[in-house]
Amino acid sequence: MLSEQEIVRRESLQAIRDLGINPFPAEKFEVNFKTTDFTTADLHKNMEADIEKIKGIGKVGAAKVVEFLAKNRFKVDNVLADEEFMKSVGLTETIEWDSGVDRPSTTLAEYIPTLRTDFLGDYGGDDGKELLFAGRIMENRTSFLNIQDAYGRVQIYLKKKEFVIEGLEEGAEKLFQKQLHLGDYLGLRGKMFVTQTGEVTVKVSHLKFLAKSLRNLPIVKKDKDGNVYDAFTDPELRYRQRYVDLTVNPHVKEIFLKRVKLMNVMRNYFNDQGWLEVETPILQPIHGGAAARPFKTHHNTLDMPLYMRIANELYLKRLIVGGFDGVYEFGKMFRNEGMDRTHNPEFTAMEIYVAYKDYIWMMEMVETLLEKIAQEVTGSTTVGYDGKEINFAGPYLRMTMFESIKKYTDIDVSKMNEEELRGVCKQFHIEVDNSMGKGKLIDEIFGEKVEANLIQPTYITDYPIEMTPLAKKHRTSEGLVERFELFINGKEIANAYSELNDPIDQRGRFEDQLELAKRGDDEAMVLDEDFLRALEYGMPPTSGLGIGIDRLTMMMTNQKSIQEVLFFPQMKAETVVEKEEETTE
RNA sequence: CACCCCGUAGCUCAACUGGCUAGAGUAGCGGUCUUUUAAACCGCGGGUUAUGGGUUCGAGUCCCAUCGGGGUAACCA
Repeated sequence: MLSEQEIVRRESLQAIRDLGINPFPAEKFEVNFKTTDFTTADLHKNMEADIEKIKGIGKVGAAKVVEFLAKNRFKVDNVLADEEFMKSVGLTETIEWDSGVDRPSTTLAEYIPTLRTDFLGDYGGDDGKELLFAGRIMENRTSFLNIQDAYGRVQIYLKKKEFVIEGLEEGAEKLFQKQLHLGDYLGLRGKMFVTQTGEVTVKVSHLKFLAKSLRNLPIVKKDKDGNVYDAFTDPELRYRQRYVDLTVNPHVKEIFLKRVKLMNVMRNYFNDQGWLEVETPILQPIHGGAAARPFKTHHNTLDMPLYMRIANELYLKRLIVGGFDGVYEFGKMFRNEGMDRTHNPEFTAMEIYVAYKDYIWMMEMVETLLEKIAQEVTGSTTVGYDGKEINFAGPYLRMTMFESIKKYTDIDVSKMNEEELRGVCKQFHIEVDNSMGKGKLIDEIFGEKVEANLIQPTYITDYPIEMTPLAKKHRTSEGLVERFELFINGKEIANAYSELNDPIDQRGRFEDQLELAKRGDDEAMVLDEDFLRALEYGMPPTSGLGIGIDRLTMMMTNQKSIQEVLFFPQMKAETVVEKEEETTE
């Protein structure tokens, strides 16, 4: 069933056709202007700058003129009518221009009416630039329409009988204009001017209809005090119809632009170092490289099971074996786990491996990188998140895992055996089961007692060997590996190792994992013979790092839900309303 | 899977303790008018209250089930 408004749109579509206009033309529409090329804000800026140049009324007077005009929304008539104001700032005096400024001698009072056009620069006046641009109607006040393109909005003015509608016979303008609806796409040609109220506006000389919208966009309105009306906020609708969300909520688009920027900053930085962006398999016969439950699928021709990757680590290391000294990949990972505000079944990780480096070098690299990202994405190295100020300028605090537990629980677990660790867990009411080994128990204590305290960027280093089968044994501390995780606001953001490149040690670690699997750990790692073969040929000492791009984006855009930084977060299937069967006559 | 909250017009929201024909604004339609601006003014349409049952003289409101969303918890990054 179509709603009343949908029927109106379809009738309008037909009406446009009846007027001889194709509502979905095939040919391109050439554009030479973006709505952000010149804005009302630019007008204000130019105005202030130019008035500063005016001599004779002095700086105080100039400031007053600007203030007055702004307060009157650039209604110059108001200024001229206010005699008291005119006198107070000396508006009747002749203006003496700076030597560099080419203007006729005049009084400010005579000059002010020309200001609005003047401040448009190349865009102003009858000989101003002819603008070609396209977008969709977001507000419609009959002769004033707001047009939105990919960058922003600009107001257009359709003055009766002063513009041509492509393909339309003369005299039918009014009929046509009635068929314009919110969301319709228009191609426009015109010149810029400034209205009495100080709005930068394009006076249209030529209009071409580009596409019809058959559904009603939920237009969000804002008054001059910034109050928002009819905000499109229902999360379900926003995520399911992201195209609508992006159209009517500019702040949403902003998040995704920042996400792209963040990834590009990383990409550029890595490329500058000569590291190589690569792609590795998403469908894997063995789901290695991390501890998580996979999605399983099946290949028909090969008649074999395949898994969606839970990590790409083992493939990237194979490439280091192959002789590249730096490889990185931005890739989707798939984990068959729960969903909440920080977890989506598919998520994006950036993994990088650099030969001849260690995890200490990697900490320094990450500090440099994150500081750069914060600066370029948010404009500052301090970023507000969840009401806190996160400082991304390095160096970051470093603590070993044992030190951090000692700090927040006053218990030294470094020398404890499995039984003693279980005792500590019991003391803190942490649930444990038999499948948990020493490493997992320590991780539980850490997760329960330490994590939440790590607000500012903090490296936790040197993890127990049992929970990290792919990292190299610590150079000095027995029973630990060279690993760090970066925590920000109590959440893990990055994970890195000095990579294990001793194939015999690696085989042993995999076997320990099999042991854990036997005890019931369904996330223990699987042994990958081909990966071991690669290590046996020889892998150089290497440091590797993984960063959760979604979570980092959340940090940089102050979002509390992962769904806000994914274009299309995973959702349950939308219930399809069964169409009523047509009654046969 | 467990617990809590929510689902009313295209959109944002009302509707008291279960009680009159489920109301506003916006969007839409018909006018007037416009260098206007969440334009304004006059008039008019628009609803199986998520879906299916039940209790009741009477259900948007109470009960049960289902679907969808949000939150907490668990898992995980």
